[in-house]
Amino acid sequence: MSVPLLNPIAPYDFLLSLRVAASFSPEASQNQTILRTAVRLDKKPLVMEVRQINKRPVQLKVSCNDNDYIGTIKKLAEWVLFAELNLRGFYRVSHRNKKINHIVKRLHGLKPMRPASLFEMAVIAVIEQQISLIASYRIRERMIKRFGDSIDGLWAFPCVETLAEAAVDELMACGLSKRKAEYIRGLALKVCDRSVDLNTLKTMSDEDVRQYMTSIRGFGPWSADYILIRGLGRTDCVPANDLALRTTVGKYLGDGTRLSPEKVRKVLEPFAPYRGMVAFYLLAYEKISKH
DNA sequence: TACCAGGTAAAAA
DNA sequence: TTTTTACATGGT
Repeated sequence: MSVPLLNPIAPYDFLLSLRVAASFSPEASQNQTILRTAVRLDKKPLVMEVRQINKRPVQLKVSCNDNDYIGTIKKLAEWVLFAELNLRGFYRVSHRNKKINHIVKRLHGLKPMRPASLFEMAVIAVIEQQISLIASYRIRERMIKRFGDSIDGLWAFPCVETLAEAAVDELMACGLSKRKAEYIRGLALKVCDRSVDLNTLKTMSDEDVRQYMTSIRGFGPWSADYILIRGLGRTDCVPANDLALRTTVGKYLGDGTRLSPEKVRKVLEPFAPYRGMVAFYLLAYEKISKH
C-alpha cells in the first residue's frame, strides 16, 4: 500500500504555484487551495486531488476516486507539480541580476505546473499557435467537451484513439483551422500506430527533442521549445520567437518594446542554464501583477 | 471594420 | 533558395 504523501523539494510554494497556473487560464478561478483535476490512466478517466497538509516543510496529500490507482496518481502528481525541481540553482543565477531579482523574490517557491500527458501538451501547442490564448482556450474547451470524458464535474482530456478516429470536419467544428485539425489528427494517428512515442522525449536531450518534434507535421521551432519548457520542464529552453515572451522580456529586461527573437536570446544568455525559468517567472509576474 | 494574437506548411517568386 | 500567403477565433 503506497503512502499518498508527497514531499516536493524545497523551496516550494504550492498555493502560489496553483495561483500562477490558474492565472494563465481564462477561468481565473483564484484562491484555489487544492489541485483538483481529471486525468487519464490506462485510458480510464480519474479524479486526482492534491492538498497541502503541512507547511514548512511543504507536505502534500494526494487522493484519487479509485484507490487502486493511488500509487500511479502520486507519481503523476509529482510530475504535474514538478516536485523534483530544485529552484536553488535558478535563484543563484537570477540573484546576480538587479532587474529581475525583486521579481524572483516576489515569486519565491514558484514552480511551473506541467500537463498530465505529453500528448495533451502537444495538442495544446498546436491549438495555441498564432491565435490569442483566450481564443485557444475556447477551442480547447470545445474539443474536450466534444471528445473527452466527463467525471465528477470535471473533464478528462480526450483519448489519443478518439482524436485519431475523429473526422477533420468534427475537429474543425471546435474552431480549429483545417490545417490544425489535420495536425492534431495526424499526431494522434502516429501515436496510435506507434510511429511516434512522446514518452521517449523524457529521456532525450533538448536538441534531440527539437529534432524529433519538428519532424512531425504541424510542429515547428516554436512548438518544440514550447513543449520543452512547458511540457517537459526543461529549465533552459525558451521559444525565443514567442510573441508574448518577446513583449514581456522587452518590458523587464529590454527597452520596453517588443524584442526580436535574436535580442531575446541575447538578453537571456547570462541566465543559462535557467533561461526558460527566467522567461516563466517574467510571464508569471506579468499575469499575477495584473490582478 | 480591420487588425492583432504565445506559428506553420505550402505556394509563389 | 527565399519570400509571401492562408488560416480560425476572440478582443480591441
